[in-house]
Amino acid sequence: MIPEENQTEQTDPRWQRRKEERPGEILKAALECFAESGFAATKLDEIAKRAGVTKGTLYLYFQSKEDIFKSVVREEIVKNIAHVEEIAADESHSSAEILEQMFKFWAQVFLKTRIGAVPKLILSEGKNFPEISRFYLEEVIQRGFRLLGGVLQRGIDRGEFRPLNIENTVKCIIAPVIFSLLWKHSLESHCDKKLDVESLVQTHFDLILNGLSNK
Amino acid sequence: MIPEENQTEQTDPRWQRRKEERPGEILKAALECFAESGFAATKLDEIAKRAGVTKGTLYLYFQSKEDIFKSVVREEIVKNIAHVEEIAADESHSSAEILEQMFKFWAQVFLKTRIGAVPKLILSEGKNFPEISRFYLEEVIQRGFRLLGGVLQRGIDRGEFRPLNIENTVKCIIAPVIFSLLWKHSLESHCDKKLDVESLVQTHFDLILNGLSNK
Amino acid sequence: MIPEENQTEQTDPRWQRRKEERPGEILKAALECFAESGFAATKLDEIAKRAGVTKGTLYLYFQSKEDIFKSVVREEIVKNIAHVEEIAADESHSSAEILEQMFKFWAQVFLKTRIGAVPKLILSEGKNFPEISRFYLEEVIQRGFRLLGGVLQRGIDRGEFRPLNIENTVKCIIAPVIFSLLWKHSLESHCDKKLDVESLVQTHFDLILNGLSNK
Amino acid sequence: MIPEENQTEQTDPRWQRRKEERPGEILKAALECFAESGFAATKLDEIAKRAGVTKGTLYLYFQSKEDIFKSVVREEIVKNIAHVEEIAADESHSSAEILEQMFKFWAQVFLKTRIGAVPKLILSEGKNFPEISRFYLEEVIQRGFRLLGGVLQRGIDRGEFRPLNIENTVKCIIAPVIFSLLWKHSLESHCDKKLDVESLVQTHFDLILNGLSNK
DNA sequence: AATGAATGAGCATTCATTCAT
DNA sequence: GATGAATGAATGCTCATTCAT
Repeated sequence: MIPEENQTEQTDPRWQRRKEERPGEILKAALECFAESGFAATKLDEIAKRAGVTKGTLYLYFQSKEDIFKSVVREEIVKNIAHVEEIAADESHSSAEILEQMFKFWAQVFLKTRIGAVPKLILSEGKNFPEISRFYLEEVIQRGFRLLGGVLQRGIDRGEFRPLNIENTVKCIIAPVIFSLLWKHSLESHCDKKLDVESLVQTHFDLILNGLSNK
Repeated sequence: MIPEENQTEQTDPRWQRRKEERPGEILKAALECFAESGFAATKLDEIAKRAGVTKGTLYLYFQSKEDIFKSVVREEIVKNIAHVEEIAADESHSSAEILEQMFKFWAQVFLKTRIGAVPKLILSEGKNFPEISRFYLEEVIQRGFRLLGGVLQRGIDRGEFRPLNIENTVKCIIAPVIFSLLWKHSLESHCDKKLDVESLVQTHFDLILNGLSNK
Repeated sequence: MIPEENQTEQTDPRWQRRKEERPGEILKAALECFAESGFAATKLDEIAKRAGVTKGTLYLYFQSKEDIFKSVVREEIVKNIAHVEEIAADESHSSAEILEQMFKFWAQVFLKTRIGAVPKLILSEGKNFPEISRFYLEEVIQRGFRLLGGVLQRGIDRGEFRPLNIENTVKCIIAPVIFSLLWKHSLESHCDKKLDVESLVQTHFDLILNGLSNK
Repeated sequence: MIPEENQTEQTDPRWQRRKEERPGEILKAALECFAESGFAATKLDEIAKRAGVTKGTLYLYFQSKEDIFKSVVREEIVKNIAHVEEIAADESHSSAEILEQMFKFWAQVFLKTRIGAVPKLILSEGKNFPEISRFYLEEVIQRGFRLLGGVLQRGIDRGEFRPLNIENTVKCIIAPVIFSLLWKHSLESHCDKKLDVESLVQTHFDLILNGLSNK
C-alpha cells in the first residue's frame, strides 16, 4: 500500500536459503497440495491444515504463496541434483551394467520419494513460472542428459554399443521413466491396475539393449 | 484427415452434446488458455478476449468454466479416438512397417495439431477432474494400448518380434511420443534448441527394433 | 501472481483521467469515509455501502484502494485549483476590498463544499502519499500563496498597506481559514458551540487590517 | 522546563495511570510512529523496533494498540496542560508584552518538543477517538483559549487594545501557531524551503498589533 | 521481565456468474 | 444473440494479540 517495494529478490546465488530452520512440514504439505491440485487451485488453508499449523504461520516462513511454491520446487530440485550427481560414473563395469544401475536407481528415486511430483509441477505450471522451468531444465534435465549421454558415448567408444544419435537416444531411454512417474502421479488413481515399475524398467532395459527384432 | 464436426451423435452417454451450434472459436481459445496456464489460472476474460467475444457470450454456449474445460477436452478426445481408430490394422504389411507408420502418424497428429495439449491437461488437471481422467484413460489410452499391443502380438505370433511382455513394451514404445509432446508444450519455450521430433522418432524406431547392442 | 506488472502508471500529465464516466457517487462516498476515518481505517465495504454499490463494483472504476484515495484527492484538488484561479485579480477595487472578497469567497468554498476535507487528508495522510502532498503543495498551496502575495504586494506598492514580510504575512492571513476548516472537520462535532465562520472571518479581516492596538 | 514524569497522580479520573513504571521509550517511539503514519497505518512491530524491544513487551505495559495511542496522547496532553498553566498571568507587564511572551513561548514549546505532534493526531484521528478529542478540547484548547482571552480582555479593559470580539480574536491569534505546527509535521518535508517560525511569529505579532493598513 | 512463534479475525482483491439492456 | 456492468463468494495476506518458554 505504502510504496516500500524494494525487496532485493533472489539476486545472488539463484536459489539461496532464507532461513536456517525451515519447517519441513509445511514444504511437505505444500508439495502434496501443489502436486494434487496445481498452483492456482491449491489453497493456503489446505496447506496449513495438512502441515498442522494455521494460515498465518505460513507467512512466518514464506513471503507469499508463490514463495512457498518456489521453495518447494527448489528444495526438491536440490535433492534431485544431489541424486543425479551421486550416480558417479563407475569405470569398473560395462556400460550396459552402468546403464542398468542408473535405471534402477532412478526408478527408485523418482517413484519411492516425493521428488516425483516435481516433474509434474514443472510440466503443469512451467508456463506460469518461467524461471523455475529454466532452472530445472538447466540444473536437472540437461545435467541428467549429459550424464546419460556420457555413458552412451563411452559404450560406443568401447564398442559395446553401436553408433547412435546420442541426443535422441538419451531421450528415448529416459522417456519411460518420465512416463512411469507421470502415470503414478496422475492417472494411476483412476486405473484399477497398478503400474509395476520394476517390471517395466526391466522390460525397457532389455528392449533398448536388444531391440524387438527376433534375430 | 482430421474429422471436424461431423460425428452423428454422442457416442457415449456420459458426453452428450448440449447445443447444435458450438462456436469453435471459443473452444480453440479455451484450449490454448488451459494448455498454457492450467484450469484454475485461466481467466474467462482471457478466453473471451482470444475468442473475440465478451465474457457474457461464453455463457450462451456453456454453463460454466468447468463446462468449457470439459467440452474442450471432450471435443479433442473425440477427435483423438477417431484418429486412433483410423489406424486400421493393415494386414498387408510387416509388423515393423505397421509400427513405423503408426509412429509417424502419431507424431504428426500429436505434434502438428492442437490435440497435443490434451495429454498435458489430463496430467495437470486430472486430479481435479476425475471423470475426464477416467474417460480419457478408457477411451484413448487403453484403446491405443490395445491397438499397439495387437500389432506387437501379431509380430510375435508371426515370428517377426521376439517374445516380450507386451503390456510393458507398449508403454516403452509410446513413452518417447508422450515425452516429445510434453516437451513441446512445456519446456521447449525455455530451451534454445528445438526438439526435432521426426529425428527422435526415427532414432526411437531404430532403437526399439534393433537395440543398443553392437551385435 | 504471474509476472505481468508492466502498467505504465500515471506517466504523462501528472494526473490524467482514467475514464470518461466516473461514478461520482463512489468518489463522494470515498471522500466522506477517508475524511472521517483516514485512509487505513476506511473499509472498502463502507465506501461501497455509502455509494450504494457492492465492493466488486469499485474495482470496475478504480484499480485499488489507493487509487480511489488518489482519485478523490485529485478530483477535489482540480476543483480547488479552478476555484483559486477563478479569483481573478480585480484591478478596479482597492487591495483591501479584493482581500476581503478573497476571504469571503474562500470561506464559502472551503466550508460549504466537500473540498474542505482535502486539506485534512493531506495533513493526515501526507506522509503516506508523498506525491499527493507534493502535488497539492505546488498546485494549490503555493499557487494560492502567490495569488495572495500578489495582492499584498500591490497594496504595498500603492501605499495602501505598510511594508511587511509578504511571505509571512500571507501565512498569517490564510491561517484562520485553515484553522476554521480543520476545526469544522475534526473538533466541532465534539463541541457544543458551532464555529461561526462568517463572524470569524469578519473579525479576522478587521484585525489584520487595523491591528489590535487602540490608536 | 518541560516536566517529565513527576506528576503526582491522575488529575482527571478519566485518565488514570495504569502502572507505576512506564517505559518512556515506548511512548516516544509510539508518538513518532503515530505522528508519521496515523493510528491505523502504524504497526506495533514498528513501534517495538524503534523502542528497541519486541512486540510482546508492549503488552507488558499497555493493554492494546489503542491503549498505547491514548497513553501517548494523554501523556503529551498532560505536559501540554502544564505548559499552558505555567504561563502565569504576569500583572507587571503590558498586555502586549505578555502576549508576545506567550507567543514566543508557545512557538518554542510546540515546535521544539514532540508535543507538536499531538494536535496533528487529534485532527487526524479525532473521529476515531472521540473521548480523546473531547478531553483535548476541554483541557487544552478551551483552557488555552480562556487564558488568551483573559489577556485580551485585560488589554481591552486597560485601554491597551481596542474592543474586539474576544472569542474570534483568540482564534485568529492562535491560528498561525497551529498552522506552523501542522506545516512542520506534514508538508515541510515535501518543500525545499523550511518555515522560519521565529520570523513568522514576529511578523504575526506585528500584524495583529498594528494591522496591515498604512496609517 | 522479556521474548518471538503462533494465532485467527479482518480486509483488499479477484473472478466466475448473472441479468437488464 | 450479444453485451458488459454489477455482483458476491472465495481467498491471499496482514497484523494485533496471546502464551509457552
